[in-house]
Amino acid sequence: MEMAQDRELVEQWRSIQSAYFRTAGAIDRELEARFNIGLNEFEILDLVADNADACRMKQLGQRTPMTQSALSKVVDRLQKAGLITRQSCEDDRRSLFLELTDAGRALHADAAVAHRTLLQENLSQTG
Amino acid sequence: MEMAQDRELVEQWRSIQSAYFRTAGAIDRELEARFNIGLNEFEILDLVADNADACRMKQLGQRTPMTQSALSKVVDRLQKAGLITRQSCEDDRRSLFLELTDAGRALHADAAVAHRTLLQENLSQTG
DNA sequence: TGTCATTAGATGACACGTCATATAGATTGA
DNA sequence: TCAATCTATATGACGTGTCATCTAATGACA
Repeated sequence: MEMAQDRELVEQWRSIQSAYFRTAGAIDRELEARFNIGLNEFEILDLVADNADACRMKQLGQRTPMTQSALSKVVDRLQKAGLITRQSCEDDRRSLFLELTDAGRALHADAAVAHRTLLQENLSQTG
Repeated sequence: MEMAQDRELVEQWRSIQSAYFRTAGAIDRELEARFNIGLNEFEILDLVADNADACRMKQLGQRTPMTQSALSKVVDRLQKAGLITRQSCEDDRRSLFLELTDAGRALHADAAVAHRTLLQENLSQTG
């Protein structure tokens, strides 16, 4: 026994899901194909690029819905790909500062253009 | 060199992401804790329950953003959990009809209440 | 009827996220 | 200064999604 109100809720939810999957999927495929990084990797690059000055893992954690451990692994991959550096921080040696490498900065610049374009294409859609 | 327009896009995207993760996470945790099924499992139960008469995998595939192979595995789990049956279909023996078991119907009834409640709680938030 | 293409669904290898935990450094208080 | 606790990050086991591919059934056309 469903009420009309429930239907609406479920519709709203499906529409969010659909927008999310469509958009995330499109971006992910394109970034993967052209730059060989996934959406999560890009989002971290993007956040680090935004914070011109060095940026702690902890702070990043607060700006993405990613888990701390997911974040740690994403940064691992970015580092292995030579796009980012982890430098331990003097005043608290548990912390790490993240910084883009030149390659990271270059890739980010290009990827960001693709990212914004795909956001525009996908978020404006109705369904 | 970001334009204001881009910022807005990115903001809109973050807000969708955030709504999606918050809501999906909350539902998933609750369903897992109380009914021992995940969000995707529930969504399939929900779709099958909706289609009172028997329902092909193929059709389901068109109503969820899930991959065909993901769907196949979700249905596997639902079947192993005794919530759903797969019956092969006479006029096209490649097709399968899905139907809820009594247990499946019972669980769905309870889980749907929790699901709608959590949708309401989460989708109304600002972000 | 025989071949070729197509379609429904299943499956295995792999990548990634999550949870629980480990590790190492910081902080507090006696 | 020692012990207890807390905090920042890393890691391993595990579950689930994805892609590519497989199988079996169907359809189409000669």
